[in-house]
Amino acid sequence: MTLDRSAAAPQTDPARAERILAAARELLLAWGYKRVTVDEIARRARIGKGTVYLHWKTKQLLFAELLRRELHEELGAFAAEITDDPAAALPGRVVREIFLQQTRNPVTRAIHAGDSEILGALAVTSAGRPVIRELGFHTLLARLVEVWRAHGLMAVTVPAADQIYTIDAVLTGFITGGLAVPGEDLGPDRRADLLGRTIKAALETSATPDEAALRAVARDVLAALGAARDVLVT
Amino acid sequence: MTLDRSAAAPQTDPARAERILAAARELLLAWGYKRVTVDEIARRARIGKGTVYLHWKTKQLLFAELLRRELHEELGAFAAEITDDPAAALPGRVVREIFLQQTRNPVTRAIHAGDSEILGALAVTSAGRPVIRELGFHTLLARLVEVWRAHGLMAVTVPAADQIYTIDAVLTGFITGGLAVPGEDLGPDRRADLLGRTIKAALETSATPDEAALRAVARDVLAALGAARDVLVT
DNA sequence: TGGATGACCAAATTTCAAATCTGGTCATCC
DNA sequence: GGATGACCAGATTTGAAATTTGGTCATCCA
Repeated sequence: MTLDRSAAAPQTDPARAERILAAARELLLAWGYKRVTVDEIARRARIGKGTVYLHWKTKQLLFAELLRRELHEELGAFAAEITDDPAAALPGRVVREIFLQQTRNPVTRAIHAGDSEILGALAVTSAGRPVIRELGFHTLLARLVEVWRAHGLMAVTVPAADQIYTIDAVLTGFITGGLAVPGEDLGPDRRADLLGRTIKAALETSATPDEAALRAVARDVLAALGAARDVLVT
Repeated sequence: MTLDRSAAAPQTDPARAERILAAARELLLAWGYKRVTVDEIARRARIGKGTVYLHWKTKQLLFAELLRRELHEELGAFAAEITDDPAAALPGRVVREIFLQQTRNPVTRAIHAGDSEILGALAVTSAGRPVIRELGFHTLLARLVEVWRAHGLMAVTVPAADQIYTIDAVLTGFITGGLAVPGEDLGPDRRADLLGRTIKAALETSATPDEAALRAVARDVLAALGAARDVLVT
């Protein structure tokens, strides 16, 4: 029994899908979700409007894939970093990195910040799949906490839910930017450092893992990241 | 040279001002800032609309005073608690308390959350005085950090600005509520505890102050609170 | 005579329907 | 049989009229 792709999705040129996504991305960054029209996307991709709908059932699903890819890429870069330096798998470092990436990438920034302008696409299940942000991010966070607890990096004497909530709240606070201190304005890197230190101090146990333990943690964190990435694959 | 009150503000019955404020408060909580009309306030206070303007120059200033009083009262309650238990002057406890009070009081909750619906009044200087939230809260926070650093409760090896920012960001995150964990929903008290622990772990030094030192801290924290309260007096 | 009042006004806000736009479809074309 | 764009219904925007509301002040008593 061969895989009958044409039944679900008729013959569609993958390269063309890329062109459409690229056009959508440009417009998204330039105008925000609401202002981008399918017409404009098609025009910029030099195809007919109807053709867009040969690739995606709705505008939302098109953008959902775009965002999914963006996250997928981010997670990949992050995984590479951990592979390179296992210490990056420690709680403080991970949260620090999430913050930095989400601060730098305008698309994912929109996701985390809940910018409904761009976010429209995400609040909805994509073809039966769970909402990206909610299930994706929280599942990942929950798994990471599980890993850290299993490796003795976080206290198991307190509920995991407390730790998850704390990370979530603190991360949100730093992303939201605090209430902006009147005087000086701390840069993203400085804020990222403060965030990392805060998470480390608040949640990491005093145990200092040796080289081998660190590698084991990195392995499990990478597995969690991998699982999260897989969810994001179309 | 006698104090000529009638020059600045003509004869006005203080008790009547209270009636007006009470009416305004009721309506504010019931309808939110925007929906409350001066007409309605006057009606509920059983006076003519013009009379309201004998007490306050604008609607905003009326509400500014209302909010100022609310904060004043809160700070007072907080000071009482510290007087009763000096340990309440420690960073974790203080932030915990700020969170709890702002969570419980609907009026001040609107202030911190930046609910522009109710907040309209606050974004503006009141009769030349600085904006309540911005200057008031941040000045207080800065002073508290100063006190804590002076007493060795916080590291002086890092910039105070970093500590202030961290407190601000973390507090904001917990108030914003984190991104609401899908499953269970932690109650306000539990969240307050987590917040307190986070601040304590992230910012308090390991030094455990003895009874005397604690009282000294409490004294200075009370002074800071007192100064903040004074700013709020009309 | 000076504090209290509410009719009054300009400016802001809301209404609401017409005009426009846009996501999605499908008959037609190549 | 894939690609297209005219087409449609529903959503959104527009704009002007209608209404509301913050603030004033001539008038009114106590």
